[in-house]
Amino acid sequence: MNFKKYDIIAIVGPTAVGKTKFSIELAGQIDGEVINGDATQIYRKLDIGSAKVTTAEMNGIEHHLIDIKNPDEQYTVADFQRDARAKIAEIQAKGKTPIICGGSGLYIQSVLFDYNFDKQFDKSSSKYNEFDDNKILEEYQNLYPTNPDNIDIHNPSRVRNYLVRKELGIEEEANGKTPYYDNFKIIGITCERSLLHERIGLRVDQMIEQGLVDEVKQFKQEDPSQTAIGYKEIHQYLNGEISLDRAVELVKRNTRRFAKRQYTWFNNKMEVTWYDSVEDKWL
RNA sequence: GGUUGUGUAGCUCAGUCGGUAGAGCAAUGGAUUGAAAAUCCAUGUGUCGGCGGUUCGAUUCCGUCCACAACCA
Repeated sequence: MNFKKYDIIAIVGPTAVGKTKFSIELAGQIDGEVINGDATQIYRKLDIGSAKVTTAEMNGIEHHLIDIKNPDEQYTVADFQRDARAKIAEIQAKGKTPIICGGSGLYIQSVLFDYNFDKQFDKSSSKYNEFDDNKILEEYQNLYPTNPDNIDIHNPSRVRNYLVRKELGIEEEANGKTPYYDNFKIIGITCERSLLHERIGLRVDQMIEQGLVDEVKQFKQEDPSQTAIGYKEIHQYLNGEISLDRAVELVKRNTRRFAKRQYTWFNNKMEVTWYDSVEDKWL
């Protein structure tokens, strides 16, 4: 497979499948630089729980959009789209190939396709900020009883965004299917589901051995970064709500469920060329 | 070797006084446009241990075999 002919390459796949390793090997072969496409690795200090690449693993390959935010800061798809597109231009200007590698489907999609976030969208100043989930759903029912835009009326997070968009007068939405760049390739790394589950279990055990609990202790549960898998469960343990064993079990389960959702996204929303991390020789 | 008990979904188990079965957990499919590792929707996946017998009909009753457990020798 000749990967050199593409202007941009994206490497996607479920968590724990081995994307990092492949991205670094590929970067070495085609003179590329890696852009992180993982929502959690954006944050500084979330090292163990986010399975962040270490400097040693990078093997001299330049990495971008890692450790660019503090754990108590907000970061969104819109920020990522802007930052990643800027990095793509920067890397290409050097005559190198950008390789976006990560598991956050929406993030990567928003960079490569025509999602538009160009209007001012500041949720923090919204009047709906004070509404809890139940109230936000009720409010929607009252304002739009016929559900004209057919949004998921059970999903507080989406209903909230819809209402805020209406409040701020942001109406138009691109379809998200038109490519933003001309010549890119999305490759997916996969493996048999049962093997992936095994790897996830092992990796979570390793995280605990490496000191995940101590890592989590330095963060506040309310920090925006702490909704991530591996963090929210350990906070519950530190609060005395559940045992450590239970927390570990939940991290594993939630990671498995996450991997399933990742497959749903990559299979149905992106045109991915898949490689089996065990069977296929792809380089 | 003998006695007793157990064998039902991936796991732990319930149940059918005979009409081919259901809970919890796990799992699977889907959605996804500013918290996305978030949030939300949907779904029971099964030779009821094997083989025979009785019966219109057996996962259920009977026989036998197998596996596991405990106890007795």
